[in-house]
This record gives sequence, C-alpha cells and structure tokens, in this order.
Amino acid sequence: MPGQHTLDETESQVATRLAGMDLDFEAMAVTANLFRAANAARNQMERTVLAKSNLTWTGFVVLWVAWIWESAETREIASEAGVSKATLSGVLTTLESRGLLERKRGERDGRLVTVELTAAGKTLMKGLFPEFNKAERHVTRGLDSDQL
Amino acid sequence: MPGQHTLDETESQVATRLAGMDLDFEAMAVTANLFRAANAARNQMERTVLAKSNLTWTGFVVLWVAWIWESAETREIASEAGVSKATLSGVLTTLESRGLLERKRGERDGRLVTVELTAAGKTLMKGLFPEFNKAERHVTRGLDSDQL
DNA sequence: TCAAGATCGTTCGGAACCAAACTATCTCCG
DNA sequence: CGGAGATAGTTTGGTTCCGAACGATCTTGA
Repeated sequence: MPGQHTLDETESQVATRLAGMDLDFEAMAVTANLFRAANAARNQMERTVLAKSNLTWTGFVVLWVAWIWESAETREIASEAGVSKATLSGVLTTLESRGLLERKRGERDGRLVTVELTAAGKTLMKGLFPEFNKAERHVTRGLDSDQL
Repeated sequence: MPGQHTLDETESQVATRLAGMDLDFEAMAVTANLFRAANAARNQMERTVLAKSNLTWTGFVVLWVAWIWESAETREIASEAGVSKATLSGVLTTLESRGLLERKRGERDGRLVTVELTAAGKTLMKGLFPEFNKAERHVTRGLDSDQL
C-alpha cells in the first residue's frame, strides 16, 4: 500500500522542505489519508467484484441508486453518485447500450428524464450487491486507524 | 451537500429494498461516507484553489510529490498519487507541455525517468501550496463527524 | 557471450470526467 | 396570450483514467 518511501521518510522530507511556512500539517495528513483510503478501497472493489461484471465504480453507483429508488431522476442520481450531469449523461448512455437501464422522458415535465433498471439490470444488482457488500466489509476492516 | 433525499429517507428506502439480505449496513455507510467526504473535498479544492492555476487534483499531487522530493522517479510518483503509470504518463505530458516540469532519462538505468520541476513549477508550488493548505484546513474542519 | 526473463515508461483504445455552450421545456408575469 | 428567464439534459472539447500490448533496457544464468 505505501509507496517507495515509508511514511516516516515522507514526513521528514516534508518537514524539511516546508520549513518556515505557516502550515497545518494535521489537515495535510487528514486529507492525504482520506484520499489514500478512498482510492485504495475503490481500486480494490473495481479489481475484484466489479471487474467481473465489467462495471466501473461510477457505473455501479448509478445502477445502485436507480435500483434502490425503483426509478430515479438524473439530477438526483448525479448528486448521489457525486458526478456532474455531463458525466452522468455519458455513463447512462454506456449502461443503456448494455441493456442495464432505460431512460424515460418525464410525462408531466418534458425536461426531466427518469432512469429505470431493466430486468437484466435488476438481476445483475441482485446478484452483485451482496458480493459488493462483502468486499466493503473486508475493505472497511481496520480502516478506523487511518481515519484518525 | 446531500442529494434530493435526506439521509434518513435514503436509509429507510435502503432498508426496505434490501430486506432479507445478509448485509453489513455499517460497512455500507462507512464506504459511502468515505467517498462522499473525499469527493466533496476534492471538488471543493479543484473549484477554489486549483482552478485559478488551471490545475486538476492529480496534476497538483504530481507536482507536489516532485516538489517535495526535489526529483522523483515516475513509478514513485504514480504510487504516491494513487494513479496508474499509464495515467501518470499522460499527466506528465500535460504538465511538461505547460513548462512546469521536465522529464530526464536515467543515466545509470536507461529505463528510468526522473521528473524535476522547472523554475516556473517551483514558483507555482511555492505560492500555491500554502493556499492549498489553508483550504485543506477549512475542508477538514468538522469532518470527523462524517468519519464516524 | 548472449539469449531468456524481468522491469520500466509509453502508446492505444475506450470509458469517465468536467465546464461551457447548446437545445428543449417549463414558469412567471405583464 | 407571449416573451423573459429559469431549469433539465445533452453535446462538445479537452483532460484524466485504466488495462493491455508494446518497445526499450537491464539482469540473470548457462
């Protein structure tokens, strides 16, 4: 998990390099660890569980939101998934072309688009999610030390 | 920061939708919060501090590593930045074309490439990093509640 | 010596990602 | 009504991102 250098080496290098600056080293460490943990977890999940279904992390999250909410509006999915609407538009096109979900124009409001999983999409999530959760459990184990 | 639904609404929807499955809801919540926090922090930094210098998060991290270590080998930067070597190759090309860093072939080992900031790159980091750190401090404030 | 194998960075193809510009639709108000 | 402005999703252009395939270079062992 660490790079070429140990954490101590990095820390000492950082200390000398940034000497004399008015910095918050704790905030630095917190964000660094936050991203290290998030990145490690994401890569782990993508390589193990998700790769088998040829899904990216974002693709999975999008499917998950639509699955949980039966059907969801795009701006809601974008917000939940933490991506821009532009990105979501592309991801939806990808997933739709694989037959995992469908777009439907809003009837009351013609600007809106709602997303709904197809039968294939539902089947996929039903089988995949428990496995995903098992991996989550594995990944989060012993994570608390990194958080503090 | 939240989506269309409150956390409670989402939680209740999740509970009914996933009833009867053998799941670890705590692990689910931990990873969800981890990514929410990381994503929010990253977007915040990119929009505020980094956008002014036309840098992405990854670009900044790459510059940072090379800056701290005076000069760094690419595989080391990739590891520290949490990206693949393929990604790093592209990012280095981008940053090099902007005159912020230089690639140098290893003399002893012709396979290696070391990266070094140019004068412009050093000047940029010297001015940018304290500001970045200030934003980090702001972002990490009150984050601990999300972590637990 | 020199051929196999390991290691390093780049390239390639395809997806994710965003801001900004754009189209379509709805709402508000005169 | 009907135009001005707000809102939703898509397109565009350019960067990031990855795995796999690739050349170049080093190492190892016979």
